[in-house]
Amino acid sequence: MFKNILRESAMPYSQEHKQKSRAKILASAARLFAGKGYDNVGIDEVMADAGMTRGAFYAHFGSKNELYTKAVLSAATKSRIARHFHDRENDLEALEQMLDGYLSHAHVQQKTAPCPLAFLASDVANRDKSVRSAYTKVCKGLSKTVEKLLEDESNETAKEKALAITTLMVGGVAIGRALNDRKSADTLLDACRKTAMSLAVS
Amino acid sequence: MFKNILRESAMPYSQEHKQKSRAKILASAARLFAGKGYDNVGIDEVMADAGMTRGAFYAHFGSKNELYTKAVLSAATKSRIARHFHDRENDLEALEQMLDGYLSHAHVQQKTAPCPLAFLASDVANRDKSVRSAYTKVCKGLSKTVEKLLEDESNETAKEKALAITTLMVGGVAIGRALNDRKSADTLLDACRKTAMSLAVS
DNA sequence: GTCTATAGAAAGATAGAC
DNA sequence: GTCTATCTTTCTATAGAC
Repeated sequence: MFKNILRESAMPYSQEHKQKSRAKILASAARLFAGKGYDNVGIDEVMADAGMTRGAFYAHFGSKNELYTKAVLSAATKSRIARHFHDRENDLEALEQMLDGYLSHAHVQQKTAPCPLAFLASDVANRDKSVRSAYTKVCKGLSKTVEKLLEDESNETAKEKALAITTLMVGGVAIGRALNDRKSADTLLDACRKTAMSLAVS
Repeated sequence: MFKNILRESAMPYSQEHKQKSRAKILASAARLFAGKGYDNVGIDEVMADAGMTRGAFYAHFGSKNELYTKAVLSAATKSRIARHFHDRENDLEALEQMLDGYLSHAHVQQKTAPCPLAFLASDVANRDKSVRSAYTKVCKGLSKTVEKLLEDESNETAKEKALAITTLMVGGVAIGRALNDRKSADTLLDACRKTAMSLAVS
């Protein structure tokens, strides 16, 4: 067998092993950053969660900021919405399913994978250009997914509706997470869900 | 003249002077926290902005967390919305004015006093109970203000509409702030404004 | 590639003078 | 009440062994 001459460092760690480590770090980072925000999560904590120690980190990412950026993109790519609703069109039933999952108590409580758009909105606003660029890309992606689910109508109207529905989704979860009591949060989520659907069918 | 025997410390600082200092600290804190988030603003920075030094801080507030809580409440109390729209009712024209001011590029860029609901949504979600309680109070206040501006209709529907409009306002600014380019942000703000008004008149 | 150890900086909170 | 000085902790990033 030939050894992989493209590998960046010595054995006994294969390329495959490195990719697995990287994926673990990204998954841990996405969950922890969403739950506690950029500044309240240390590299120590991410690496421990991924089953490694601090020192291994810089073999995968150049900085904490880079990890954060990649985690936002990674979370979006692997999200339920990307996996189940990305290629559907003209499907209000699918939109309703999406809204039910997104604007739910389970999502707010991070029982399901948290959407970085909602969990990190203000957090991202305080970061640098590369992070905000990643956020913008993910946000446009969600809006486009919503737009395609809407029944056909003039492009301008559909775009506008999709942006409003996206804002109700992201804003509803972001605000719901900041509220102190369960009842208020549930009422808010409910209002956002109903209003979003009424916009979709109007 | 009688000296004020209730004062907490020695001269030459009057109660009035202390109140002015406190107000300055709160104003600086509200603006700085909104602009950079809890963790990216130090007590040093707030005090310097207010024209004092670190050491004076603890004569006014017990901790950074307390300052943050009070700053959120203070910003809401002194906001344009609280001052101009709080006691109006049944006034869609006022609602439109409010939306124009809130969902504006100037607000996103903090050219006008920033609303903590939008600027600190994810930030507050990561803080303790007292902060989130303050946020909840302010959020309910905004929603109630919106509700009263709506034309009379059944209470349930008005409450639901008001919550959705509140979410479009807060979410629109929160997301707009995280976006990378001006054009996308303006398009989003525009969609939120139009959609909110269409909800109000429907 | 991953580990332990540590350098260096930042920031919350306290102590004591005025 | 406000100041300067400092204690202490936390955390990013690097260095060097394996």
